[in-house]
Amino acid sequence: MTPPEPRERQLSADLFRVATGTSEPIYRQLIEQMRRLLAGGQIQPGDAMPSVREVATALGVNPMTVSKAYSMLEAEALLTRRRGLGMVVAAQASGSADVEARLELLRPGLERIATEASQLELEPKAVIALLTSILKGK
Amino acid sequence: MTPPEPRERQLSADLFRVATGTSEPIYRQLIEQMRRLLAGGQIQPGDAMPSVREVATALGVNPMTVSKAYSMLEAEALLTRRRGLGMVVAAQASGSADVEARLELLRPGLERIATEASQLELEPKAVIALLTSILKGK
Amino acid sequence: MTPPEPRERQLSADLFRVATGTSEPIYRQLIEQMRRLLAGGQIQPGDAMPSVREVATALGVNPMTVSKAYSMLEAEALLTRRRGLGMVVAAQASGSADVEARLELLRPGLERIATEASQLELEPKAVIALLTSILKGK
Amino acid sequence: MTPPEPRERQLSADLFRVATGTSEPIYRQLIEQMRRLLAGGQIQPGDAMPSVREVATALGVNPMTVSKAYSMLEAEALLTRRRGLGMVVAAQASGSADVEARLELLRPGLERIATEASQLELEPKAVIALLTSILKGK
DNA sequence: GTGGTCTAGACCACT
DNA sequence: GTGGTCTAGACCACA
Repeated sequence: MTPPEPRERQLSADLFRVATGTSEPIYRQLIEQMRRLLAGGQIQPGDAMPSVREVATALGVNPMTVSKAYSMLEAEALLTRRRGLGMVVAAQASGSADVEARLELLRPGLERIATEASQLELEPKAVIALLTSILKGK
Repeated sequence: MTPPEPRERQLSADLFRVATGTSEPIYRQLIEQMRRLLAGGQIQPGDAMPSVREVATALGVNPMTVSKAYSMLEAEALLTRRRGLGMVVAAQASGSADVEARLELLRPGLERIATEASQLELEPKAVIALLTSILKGK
Repeated sequence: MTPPEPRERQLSADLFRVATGTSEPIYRQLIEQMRRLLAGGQIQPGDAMPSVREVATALGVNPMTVSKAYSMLEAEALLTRRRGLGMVVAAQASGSADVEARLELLRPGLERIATEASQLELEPKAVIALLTSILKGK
Repeated sequence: MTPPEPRERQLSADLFRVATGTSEPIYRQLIEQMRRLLAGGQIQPGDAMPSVREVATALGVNPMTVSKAYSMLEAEALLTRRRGLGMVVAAQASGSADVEARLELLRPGLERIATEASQLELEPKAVIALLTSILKGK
């Protein structure tokens, strides 16, 4: 159903979202998103990352914060720096994972939800109904 | 349906759990848990809170960290300090909220899950199945 | 009557004084001073607060003590945190109040004085004379 | 104008007032009040103090707190313990001081008021007017 | 450089 | 026993 794509693709800054007001550091939010987009296959080895400046202005964030995220991803060998050309998703970056592996990445968040729901004395049924409506609304 | 309880109840430190490895500050985790337990009705106005030292040792955390959480809850008027005797859940603390209000407290977390699921290219069906199994397993 | 000032003003740590030997906690003294300086108009919304470390060394106090005051003022929405840049007086911070409102802030202290004067069997005239001389001497 | 009084007088618990909600310890408030009442001559050597229990219930305070104040006053030799009969104001307790000495006891509080007034940018005239009205209203 | 969080340990006020 | 305050010092996130 999806058309074949050229080997080198320019990624857009719109891929990333940050939640300000959370205590979770922005640079870590970016790193986690990168990992998920890679696991989900929306980012492929060889893709060109949007520039630091582009992401920074799109998110309203300091460029150094984005730069830090990129550097740490480079240290993990998920990104490769091409001098003067920007960052590229590394060829060795593990591509899309299978469904079970990706679901496992979601598990910690869901377990947290379950804990909160239990503290709120909420029925599983109600929680699932709300999640369903949110997932469908996307 | 629930049997009548003595007016003053001594709460246990087991009510609280902290997740190490998260960037969310411990004191804030405690505050959020208190709010949820109150909204869910598991903590009632008039209940005696476990002592700072008790919670600190139960969680393996510095007493000042727990004290900070208690202080901020006192500033919010959710807790009342009885000098020399410990903290009590404030009479004015809004007791258990209705289901809709409690579900709203869960919404931000679920929206985050939805975002992550979409980045992982996961089908709603799979996500809901996993949440269901986790909720049932509790 | 006052000359126009640059929009962002850097406040000095000299604004704050702490009284050692009082049982009133240092961090609370700082909070009360901030409120008065704001009500009196000596601090304006948009002003940049002196850094935690600066105030701490100026007062000979532990940085955490100053930080606690700043945090509580932030919780009250009197201060806004600019990550990595310091604290700013919040735009929503109610600026200078009118004379009657400011006098009301002084009333509790004056009532305490009146009680003490009555216990000391002092004539109003003598008390007022002393206060006058102190106020003029400033 | 005041009639001569019998040598031994039973003092009332109404002499004391405490401000809850202040950070100043209650026992210290009591001690300071005793000193002022003595300096002002409202309490005389030989007077019988109200019992700990009486003061405690009148002020809504824990008896041990009152007891602590009494003990410290005894340690200062301002009170004498008569076994089974309660506390008496010590004969050696320095009686009423002259006006200048009593005014000096009021000075620290007035200096604090002056500092606060200056931070509130209040005119001496306004502050004095408010104090006058409070003193007259007593 | 900025503020935030946490620890370990001390002392205080109050019951 | 209760909580509160303060210190000294460490590490983190952000600019």
